[in-house]
Amino acid sequence: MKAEYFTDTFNKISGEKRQKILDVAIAEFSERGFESANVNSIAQKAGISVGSIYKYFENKENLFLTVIHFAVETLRDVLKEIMQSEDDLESRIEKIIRAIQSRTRDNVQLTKLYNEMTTENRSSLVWKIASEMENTTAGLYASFIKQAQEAGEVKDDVDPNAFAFFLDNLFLLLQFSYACEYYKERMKIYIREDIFDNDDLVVEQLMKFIRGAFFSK
Amino acid sequence: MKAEYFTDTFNKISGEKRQKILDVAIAEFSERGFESANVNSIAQKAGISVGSIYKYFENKENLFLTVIHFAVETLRDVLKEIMQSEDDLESRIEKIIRAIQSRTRDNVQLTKLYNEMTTENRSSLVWKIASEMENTTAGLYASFIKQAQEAGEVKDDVDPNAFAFFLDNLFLLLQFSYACEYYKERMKIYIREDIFDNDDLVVEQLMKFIRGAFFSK
Amino acid sequence: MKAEYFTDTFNKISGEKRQKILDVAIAEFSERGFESANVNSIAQKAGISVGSIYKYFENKENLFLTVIHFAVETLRDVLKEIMQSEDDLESRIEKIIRAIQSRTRDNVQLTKLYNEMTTENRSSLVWKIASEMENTTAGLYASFIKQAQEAGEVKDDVDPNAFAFFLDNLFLLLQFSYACEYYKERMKIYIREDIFDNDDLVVEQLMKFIRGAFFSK
Amino acid sequence: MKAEYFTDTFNKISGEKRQKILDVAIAEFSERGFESANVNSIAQKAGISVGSIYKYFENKENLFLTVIHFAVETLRDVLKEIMQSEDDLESRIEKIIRAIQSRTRDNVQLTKLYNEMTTENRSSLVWKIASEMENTTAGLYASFIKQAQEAGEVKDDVDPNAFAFFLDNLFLLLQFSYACEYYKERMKIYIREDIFDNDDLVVEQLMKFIRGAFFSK
DNA sequence: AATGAATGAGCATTCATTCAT
DNA sequence: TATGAATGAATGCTCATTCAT
Repeated sequence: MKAEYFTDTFNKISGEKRQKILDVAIAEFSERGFESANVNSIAQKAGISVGSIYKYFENKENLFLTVIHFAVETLRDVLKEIMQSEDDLESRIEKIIRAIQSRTRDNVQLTKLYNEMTTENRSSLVWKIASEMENTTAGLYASFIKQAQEAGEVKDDVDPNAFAFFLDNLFLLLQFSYACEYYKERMKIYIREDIFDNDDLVVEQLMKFIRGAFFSK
Repeated sequence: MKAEYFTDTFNKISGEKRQKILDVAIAEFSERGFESANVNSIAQKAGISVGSIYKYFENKENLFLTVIHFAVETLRDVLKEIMQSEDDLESRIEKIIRAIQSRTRDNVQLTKLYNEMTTENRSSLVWKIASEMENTTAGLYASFIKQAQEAGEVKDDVDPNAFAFFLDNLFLLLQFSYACEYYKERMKIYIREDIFDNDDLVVEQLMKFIRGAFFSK
Repeated sequence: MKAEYFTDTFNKISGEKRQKILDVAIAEFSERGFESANVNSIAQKAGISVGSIYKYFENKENLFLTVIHFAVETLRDVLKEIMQSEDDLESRIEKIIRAIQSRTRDNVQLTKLYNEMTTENRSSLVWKIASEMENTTAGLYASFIKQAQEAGEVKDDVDPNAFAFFLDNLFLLLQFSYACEYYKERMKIYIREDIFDNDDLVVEQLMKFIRGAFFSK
Repeated sequence: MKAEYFTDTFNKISGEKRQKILDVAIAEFSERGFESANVNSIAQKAGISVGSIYKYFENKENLFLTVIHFAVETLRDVLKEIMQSEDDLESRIEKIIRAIQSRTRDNVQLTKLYNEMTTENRSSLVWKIASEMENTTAGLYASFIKQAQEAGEVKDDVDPNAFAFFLDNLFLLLQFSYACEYYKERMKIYIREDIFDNDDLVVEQLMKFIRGAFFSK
């Protein structure tokens, strides 16, 4: 972790303690949002003093940015793992969808945080942190699509960048739909009440949707 | 307007005054978020007293919900307008994309508000208001797809509900990408820096994407 | 009172309440200094809420500046009163010395505040308020000395401005010596332990000192 | 140095280190005042740990008192040096004035500290330290005046103690006027804007003032 | 109904001081 | 002895909400 939003002291404390602070802060920020999150409460729940929090982070905002930083790194790690497979585009896409289903359930708070951070306030600061991740995925998706194009799997008049964008939009909202209350309700309305017990249906239909988009003659 | 989140008094004041309050509140909530929005400041900018605000709305939350209510109604009106055309599915979709491009630019604040309201806090209350709209669009999209299916335009193994969901996911993120800073930056990264000067490119590619998804044999 | 450091609201409240706030604030600031003074405590002692304090004054500093403003005005009023007499320079000086003795005892806190405000921090802001008073007295003293010079009472090679400065220095430290603990102890050391029961001695000796300075052949 | 306000440990460290701590502390206290001065910051600037500061001084107040102690000793040394001359009273006074001009410019921080310490808070503790110095100067001035009186230079009805007091008042405010922002501005107002480039004028006029006070027939 | 002054709980942040290493 | 991380009480300030006029 580069020391951009936290002090050197934070780097020196035990990994266990550091993780505890991050976990507590993630929970607080994702449940209550930036403004409502209470620094004193985070300190207490993390079992440290407020003073220490302010030894580790210059202010509440930097604590938030550190949390975002960490969240983004975690999300990107998940992605990298998936992307390393040597499969073809279609298989890769299916893997990603299944990963979104399983991993989002393990990282509900991180995903809520991701939605939270797209909100207006502080978006410029947050963007600096997130842009790296978005850049990575954008590049990856586009290059995969280009490869498929060169292999004749995808039509020539497809703009790889635009299609990468649409693809990630589908993934992003799927993530939110597995984590954020609002989007969960929305998905139940759109598909059906018990959709969260039907992961295969989602995979099957979304694959069909994407397959058509990419591989129709 | 049903008096659910506001008092009868609010209904009785002049339409002009009512609109002024809503406009100011929309601006404040969309720019600063719920927590940071300042009730006293809204009152001042609207040219009324704080006391009056609290005569019209039981508390800040109800003011917010009223604003959401109004925003959702406006957004739904836009949608209805588009949906009333008698075109086929493909033409309808193109119209919607073009409407998102033009109307979102006129309603940046409402769209930001929409993103804001998907955030965790208060999401259950907010959902009550938004669910009606989401229900409407979900139903509309699904029924259009079913019609197309019956007409043989769309394959039989497509789940109209799931496809309606994916379709609206693409629309929703497109909306956000035309209004919210974070998503704007993201779109520029994914497609290209000057994408906001290239509406036709977006229409063309997104149509290609969706057409394939729906109409590939 | 010009509304420079306080809000219009402060001007509108009852004179009694306003005075109470000022009195309490003067006591707090003069006893504990700017940093140690507690705004919450001032509010409580004045029988109002913290919120009100911050409706009246933008921040602690402005409350302090208002208090200084008030203190300076009060001190200047005392001076003006003395200066209005039609006596000759010598009589005037004696009157001033006697006024310092009696009035300082009634305004111990204001005088302590005056000493406090000469301290480094905030001195530039404070100076804006105090400079008017210092200007007034400087001008008055100098013009009196000039008159006396023209009347042949004071030698020609005397610089009225410099002499006004030395004269006021003597007065200022006399004031502090009647109000501030440190200077009180110092005066007891220099003259004698029971000097504060011997006002006439001070008048007599200081008059002798000044008379010689001004009126020696 | 007597170990009154600092521990034995402070005495044992190298003179260089001790001086560094004192220098840094003087700068901090004179620039920011007692309350605003930051112990952690002093430690850091002095290149030692906070822990050490608290090994050397029981608390912030004792550090302050040690600094005052040191400042007072330095100021007294300056005075003693001046007083050792064998000149007559008038020459001595001129020497003092010139010394105030030159030495105050070299010791601006100590002089500011002197003004700071006359402030109410802690004045009783501070007085214990300063009283020795004030006693010394008071005694010296008074004895010189008595000598002059016995030599017939000064009139019999002059109270040497009172005159010593007035004399030192003139000197003290002159010191402050060469070091403290507030008093510097005040002097510019009273005499003239460029007075700090006119040391001779000050000497000449103040000598005239004092000479008259003491030596008028 | 409308006003806007008043309220006070709540929170971010600071910093003198302690103590384990 | 020296270190510097840790502590937590203290305080300036905000803002949703109330209520007398």
